[in-house]
Amino acid sequence: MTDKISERIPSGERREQILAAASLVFGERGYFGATTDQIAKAAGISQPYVVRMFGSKENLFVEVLSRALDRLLVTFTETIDDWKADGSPDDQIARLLGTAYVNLIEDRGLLLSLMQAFSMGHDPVIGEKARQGFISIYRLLRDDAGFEPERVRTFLAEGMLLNTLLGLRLPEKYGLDEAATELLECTFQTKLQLVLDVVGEKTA
Amino acid sequence: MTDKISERIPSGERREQILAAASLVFGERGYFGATTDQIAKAAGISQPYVVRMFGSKENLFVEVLSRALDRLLVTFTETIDDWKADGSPDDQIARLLGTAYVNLIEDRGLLLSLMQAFSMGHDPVIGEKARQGFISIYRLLRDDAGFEPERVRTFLAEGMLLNTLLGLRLPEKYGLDEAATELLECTFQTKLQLVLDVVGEKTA
DNA sequence: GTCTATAGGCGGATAGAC
DNA sequence: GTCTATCCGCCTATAGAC
Repeated sequence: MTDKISERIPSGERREQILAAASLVFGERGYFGATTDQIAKAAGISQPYVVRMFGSKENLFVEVLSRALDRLLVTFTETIDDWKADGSPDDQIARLLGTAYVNLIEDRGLLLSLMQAFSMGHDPVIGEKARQGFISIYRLLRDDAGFEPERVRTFLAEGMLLNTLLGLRLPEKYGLDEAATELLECTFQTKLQLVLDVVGEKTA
Repeated sequence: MTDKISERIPSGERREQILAAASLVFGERGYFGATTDQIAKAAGISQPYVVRMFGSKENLFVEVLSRALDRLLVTFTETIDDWKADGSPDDQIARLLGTAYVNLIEDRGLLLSLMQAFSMGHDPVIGEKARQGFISIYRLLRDDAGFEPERVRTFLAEGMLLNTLLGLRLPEKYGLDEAATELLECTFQTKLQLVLDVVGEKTA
């Protein structure tokens, strides 16, 4: 297609391309299973350049995870601020946050990178980062959204179920199985159409 | 320590040893990141023997996943049967199943192998197997335990949150952080002591 | 039932050119 | 800012001995 030598691009921008590519590759193949070469190819550059820019594969993963957690915290914070500014009813915030969350994890790289991190508590570097991120989210919901601990728990639990259903790619099978369809409708509710639309676009 | 040549052991028993070792290695390093040599070392045998016995790494993972799903389905089925035989109150079954589940996922290999599979919906073989397993659990809870769809959803959601907290190894940090402690108490409730005991044993 | 040897390919990281 | 070449180690799977 194009020349072997990529266009010369500002390093900041290149960084973002690599991070986006890396989040999907790490997500789909796991931290240990992903290779810097697969990430390089997905970003359209050479393998040594990936390593050069981030120093090591581990640094790169930590950066991917940081970005994912940041996007989540920022999105929730903005949603809460809007809700407070609007003077919307108190009982709407959970719904608003839920919708914001589903929108966010439509980015499969982000979703899967988070899921990977949540299963890596045994890793000294990545596990610690993941724990801190999860606890930050807990605090945000309790202290800024004003949820009772019990309410935070059910909200987080629903989020983890959404993760699982999307990780399994169940929505792609919508309609093929009676039980799966029932579970999807019950879990996503009003957000289901959103999810099915995104699935449809990708297939088309 | 011992001889390089392992004791001659019946193949069925050896199979179980390999599967147990594999579930932990696959869980901690992911399907692509795990190596047959790491599994072999964990099982105390040679790498080619692992391949010889299961044919390929993929077959081995599928077998690990099958066993995990089976144990889960069998445990739930037994718990439901006992509850029906005992004539325990209707509202006790969720608690009984929850406790049975926590006991099961104290086996970190089982927990992490399941979590890995739930993030592999994009894999043609493993993804399909994982979806079917998840739907079987849904059906079991709805049809055999008699849960309303909505009740199944909240039960599964709680399960996914338990997975996440254990995947993150949060219980090991019990007491170190105010928010983490609150979340753990709220989520595990009566099961918390059980979890902390197991954590304690491993550290001791 | 279990091993050693080994083929043939892929892995991350570094050196150094342009 | 980006590449090519390359080191050295590790990976899965097969062959074949005991």
